[in-house]
Amino acid sequence: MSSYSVSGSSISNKSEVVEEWESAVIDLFLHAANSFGLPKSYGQIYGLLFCRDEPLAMDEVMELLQISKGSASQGLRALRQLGAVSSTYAQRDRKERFVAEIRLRKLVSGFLREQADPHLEKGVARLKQIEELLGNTSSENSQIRGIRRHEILSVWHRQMGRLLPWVKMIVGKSDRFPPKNKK
Amino acid sequence: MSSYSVSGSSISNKSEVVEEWESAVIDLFLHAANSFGLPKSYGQIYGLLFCRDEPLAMDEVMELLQISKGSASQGLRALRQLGAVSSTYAQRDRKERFVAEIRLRKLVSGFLREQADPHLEKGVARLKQIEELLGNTSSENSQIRGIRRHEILSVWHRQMGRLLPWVKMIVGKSDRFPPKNKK
DNA sequence: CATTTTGTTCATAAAAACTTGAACAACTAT
DNA sequence: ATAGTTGTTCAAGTTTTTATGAACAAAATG
Repeated sequence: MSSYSVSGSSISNKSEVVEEWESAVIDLFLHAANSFGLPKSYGQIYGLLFCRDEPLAMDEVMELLQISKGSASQGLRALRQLGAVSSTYAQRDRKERFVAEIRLRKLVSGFLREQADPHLEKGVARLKQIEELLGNTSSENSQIRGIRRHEILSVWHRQMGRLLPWVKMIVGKSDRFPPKNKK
Repeated sequence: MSSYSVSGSSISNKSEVVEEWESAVIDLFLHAANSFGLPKSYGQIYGLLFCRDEPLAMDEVMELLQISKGSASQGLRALRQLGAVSSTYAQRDRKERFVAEIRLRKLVSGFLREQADPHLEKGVARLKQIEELLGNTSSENSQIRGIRRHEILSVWHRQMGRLLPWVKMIVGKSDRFPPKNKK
């Protein structure tokens, strides 16, 4: 194991310590992850990697964030799945090392691909199921009402489907096209 | 208290029973609420009201969904806050009665106003705090790295801010503008 | 092949989120 | 006032989600 136990901040920031500003960034991503419905630890891990220039290995992540092996392993895997981190193998060392993806477009499209798209898929199935149940409906009035609702939901579903490509596009391509409110 | 205890489905669907297709719709909204980070019960309540033509009172919602007074009260309040339901007082009756808002644009903009906008606000404060902590940073290198990260986050923050109006607009105004992928 | 290093899995523990219902407030009608 | 109805609040209970760490698998080293 590595021997030098450096206490204070030293020559190179080769991990060892989390700076104050880094803690604040990590905290920011913790909350962000949370409000996107992801576990806090994912946010912490991403935040740490986001702060660093050099790739970090899993044990460094564990040490710096004080999280368990399980959280680190699962978090890093999920983040890679989302396209939020990528990994490299440094030669002469078996450790897998991770860096954060910092292109917002990639982050957003990865998130949408993993989270939104599956929901849209399930939506199709649910709409189909509702349609079937409307067949069984004995009351004429109820059936008519149900058909109306099914139509509304179908329209919503289509609109959501149309929205996603736009989101990817707008977030990605930056500056242009501010939506003009008036005039 | 109301006297007639009608058992099966009867002349008018004046509440009493939840149809099969309605259960499926309620279930759809339950899952949707969930994936938007809202409690399941909010989704159920909205789903029930979405299905009905006539306004429902709180006790009917409790009865039909088999949920507690607390959940019904809090759920209805939150949904009204989001602009997802509106309430009316029928004359000659003290009960407040609720109907679902079914214009998608209203739903989306309400959701963004209550959920996304506050996060953007907090984001400003967090960025400011990070900036301050960068002042205290002793290591030259770390500070430079931190400033870079702060810049990236600022850009992201601006882009998110720009995205929201577009979302409201695209979801609202329906058909036009399918994003052309190529050519 | 025995050993060391790296990373995954998963049952259990801990924490967070949600729901419940009894107590309470507010308001009406008697 | 008094009783009856409607709706809110919040401490406690329940459910769901997330984190932990020991046991396990895989791969490289010597």
